[in-house]
Amino acid sequence: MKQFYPKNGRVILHVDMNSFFASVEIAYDPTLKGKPLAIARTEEKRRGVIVTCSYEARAYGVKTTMNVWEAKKLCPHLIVRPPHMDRYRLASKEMFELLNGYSNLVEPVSIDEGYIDITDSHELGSPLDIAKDLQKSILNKLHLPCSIGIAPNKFLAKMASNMKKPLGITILRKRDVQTKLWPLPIIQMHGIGQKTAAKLKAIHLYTIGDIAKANELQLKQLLGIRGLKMKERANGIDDRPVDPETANEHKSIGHSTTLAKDVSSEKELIKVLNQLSAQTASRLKKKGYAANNIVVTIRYHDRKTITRSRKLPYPIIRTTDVFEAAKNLFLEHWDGNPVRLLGVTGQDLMAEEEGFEQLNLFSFHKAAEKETLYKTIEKLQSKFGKTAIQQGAKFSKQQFDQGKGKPPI
DNA sequence: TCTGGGGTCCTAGGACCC
DNA sequence: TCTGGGGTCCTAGGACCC
Repeated sequence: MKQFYPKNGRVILHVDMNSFFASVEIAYDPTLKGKPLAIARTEEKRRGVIVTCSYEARAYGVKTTMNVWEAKKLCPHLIVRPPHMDRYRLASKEMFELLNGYSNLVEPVSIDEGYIDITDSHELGSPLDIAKDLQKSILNKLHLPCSIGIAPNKFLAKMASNMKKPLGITILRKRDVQTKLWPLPIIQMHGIGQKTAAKLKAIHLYTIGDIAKANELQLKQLLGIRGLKMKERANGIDDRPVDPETANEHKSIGHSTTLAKDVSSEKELIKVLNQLSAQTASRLKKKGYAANNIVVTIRYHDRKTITRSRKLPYPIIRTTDVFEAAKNLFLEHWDGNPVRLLGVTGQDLMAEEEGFEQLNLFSFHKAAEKETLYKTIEKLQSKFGKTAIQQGAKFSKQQFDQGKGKPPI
């Protein structure tokens, strides 16, 4: 007889690629190995910032988001290469294929990190054996270094992978939390950034251990629900499952660009919006989504950033529709000041096919009188079902487009 | 002569409905 | 003549992550 046990003994790996973009470039061009290397866009007087850099560059104090000229001051012989996203996406794909060899439960978090639930992978060996094998396999087959955290949940695995870099493997057991996790400064806790750290310092909380023991009411007052989650995590508690599905689900898809210099010309900005709309529409299409909401981001010369969004009457996917919505939002809200960055994002996404059905039904709405239409639809739906109505709407759109005017129902 | 580009999640206020 | 409170949708912004 089959027995069910409570799922309290999970084993989760967190795999974190070390300075991923730089490592991929080194794998492509081994002469870069051992040298200070940074990835940044520097062409045509762009305001290039460091996206990633090798450990050799880090030794000089070079950091992510640092300006290129600043980095060169710290490390004059720094080698700067432009990013090659196609290479990184390919390497990422190969890396996740290797991960999938160890368990069906693989959850990509970003291009260069993911979780694996190996609770049921005993036949492959102990968790440590699996981690060693995986790390060696990624290094030998892809020439890429990674760090791995082994823990009973996602949070601890994430914290563990961060503890030894590069090429580290760290086990963080529940019983290690007090000695290994609690002494760390709060800023090292995943989910806590500069702002939250400052708030916590103001109430005299400095280490992860301080959060673990903090007063719940006070935490909730300061950070809301997040505060309570933080306390749980600091105590090593995290029930989130490793979910392979999240990889295919998008909440939003968009593109943005920082202009080579600040721009005040409406004509020029509209042109950029058009390009961004085309990029966004093309990726919506590729991923099979239609967007119900369009967001325009405007960053001004002084870095003040606003986002303006609009819910659309029907889901869109074509460049012209995305552009139309983006342009209108922009013209309504732009204050005329010089612009530094523009962005166009589709959100509130739905599957493309579903979107087209709604689109056709919408065209039908426009063609008919609204009040009677709703009554008619209700009646017809009860009689023929939903699908038939959608078929009818499609038919009516064709006719309407051909100038025949009246819908068939 | 500063601070990229891709995202996710949460909060909060106002409108509107019941 | 005054006006409760819950629920949902829409919009804007902030914080965080890699």
